[in-house]
Amino acid sequence: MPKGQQSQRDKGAAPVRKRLSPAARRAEIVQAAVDLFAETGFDGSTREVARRAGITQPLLYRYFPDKQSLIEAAYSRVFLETWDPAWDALLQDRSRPVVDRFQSFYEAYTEIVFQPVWLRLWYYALLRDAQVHAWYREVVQEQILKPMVRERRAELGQGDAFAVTVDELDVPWLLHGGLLNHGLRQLAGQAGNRGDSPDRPAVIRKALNLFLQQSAPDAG
Amino acid sequence: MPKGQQSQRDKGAAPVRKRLSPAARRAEIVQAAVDLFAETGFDGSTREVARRAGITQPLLYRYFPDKQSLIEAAYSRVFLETWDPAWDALLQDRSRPVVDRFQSFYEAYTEIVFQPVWLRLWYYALLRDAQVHAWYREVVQEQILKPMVRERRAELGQGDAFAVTVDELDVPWLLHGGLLNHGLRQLAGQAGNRGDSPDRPAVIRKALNLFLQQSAPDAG
DNA sequence: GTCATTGATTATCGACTGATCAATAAAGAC
DNA sequence: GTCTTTATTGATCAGTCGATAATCAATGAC
Repeated sequence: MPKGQQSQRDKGAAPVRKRLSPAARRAEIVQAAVDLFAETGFDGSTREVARRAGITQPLLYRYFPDKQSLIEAAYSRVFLETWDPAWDALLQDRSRPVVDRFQSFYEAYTEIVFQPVWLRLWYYALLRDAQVHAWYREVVQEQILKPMVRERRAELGQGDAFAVTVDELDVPWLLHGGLLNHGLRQLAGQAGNRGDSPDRPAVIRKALNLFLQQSAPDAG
Repeated sequence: MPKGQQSQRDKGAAPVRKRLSPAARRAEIVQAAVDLFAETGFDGSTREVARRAGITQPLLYRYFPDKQSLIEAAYSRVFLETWDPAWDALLQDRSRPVVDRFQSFYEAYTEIVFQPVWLRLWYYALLRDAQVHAWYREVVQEQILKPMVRERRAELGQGDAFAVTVDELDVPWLLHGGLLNHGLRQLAGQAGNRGDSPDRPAVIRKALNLFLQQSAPDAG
């Protein structure tokens, strides 16, 4: 199969000009941007984004005024779509033990968040954009960690009305951060994987056990 | 003080050509590279490195064959000098309780590792260079986490001869990663700080307590 | 079929990048 | 003081970057 020859349906380069609806084209561009930025960071070139999206580079500027807008579109494409609204109900379903609920939650949560694209884009964003980090930190604290403390209180019959203190969040933050770091470690360990690992549920279980022990009435 | 005027000792630009020994000049260049790369990532330009080092850009290429060599010099300048040999003895000083030893160690360790330059360079390296990550992960595991498990075993009179299993490292890794993540969170929280925080020892204490509880004989 | 709309491309700009080379000048040897 | 060594600079190259303007052509309205 000599390189010079080119079949009619060569997958490498489709020279035909394909006209898409603005919404569809924009979605393809954003997806290409997400993939590239996750690999190379935000200094990935607009030309490479265009190449992956199968278009020419100037066309990007019909959909985004500048590169920064494209970066922000990649942000929201990944981070805003992270949270599944069903998780809120799951975390507060008091018919199940806290440990079961949060085991289910963290397995589902890490299935998304441990994907290389998510993790890498997250850390790139973190290093570059302090605002994104502050925003997502708030999400984790309000949606996951505070509910975890409250639900555990309720399970122990301590009442869940009074506010969660900063002090009570230290251990949850430690464990949540530890889990994130676990995902990162796996990511770099075996390049090209999907972010999965057989021992993920086991690590989550250990983290939750630490939290439960620490919050047990007879513990310090 | 008009901009056009320029005093004899203008700190902004010293036009005098100053001749340094190769070792001294190289050290200044590496320091400038470390600072810049920690701020902007490794796509920081060689011209900016030169500007911060107070030299012209071509001079860099007398000391480093290419930019990649400069990056690797920045790596070793920061990461190789992290470990204090005194820490090995500290961690194995069995005249003190394990919790005291590791409290002292982690306070000293995080004093270095939570500095913005270290943390940022670390995460940039991690995202770009899987080898560096693998290398340092090995350091943490062999120098910190395995000793932690062994010393705890000895303290409990369980014997420390047999090898530390992967399973036993899960909780130490969770807590170590949680601490690292804690440093990162503070870093982004208040830009421009030194990486310090008043509650750092308290968080370390909580992490160590979790480890001790988990390894206690009556715990699962 | 004809035409207007607009998605898409080609060509190109100025700024910046990593890197090279010849010319310059500071410091030590004598 | 003179000379040799070499640290340092100025000039410059080819390539790439983000972004703009003019041009082309696919699609739907009629």
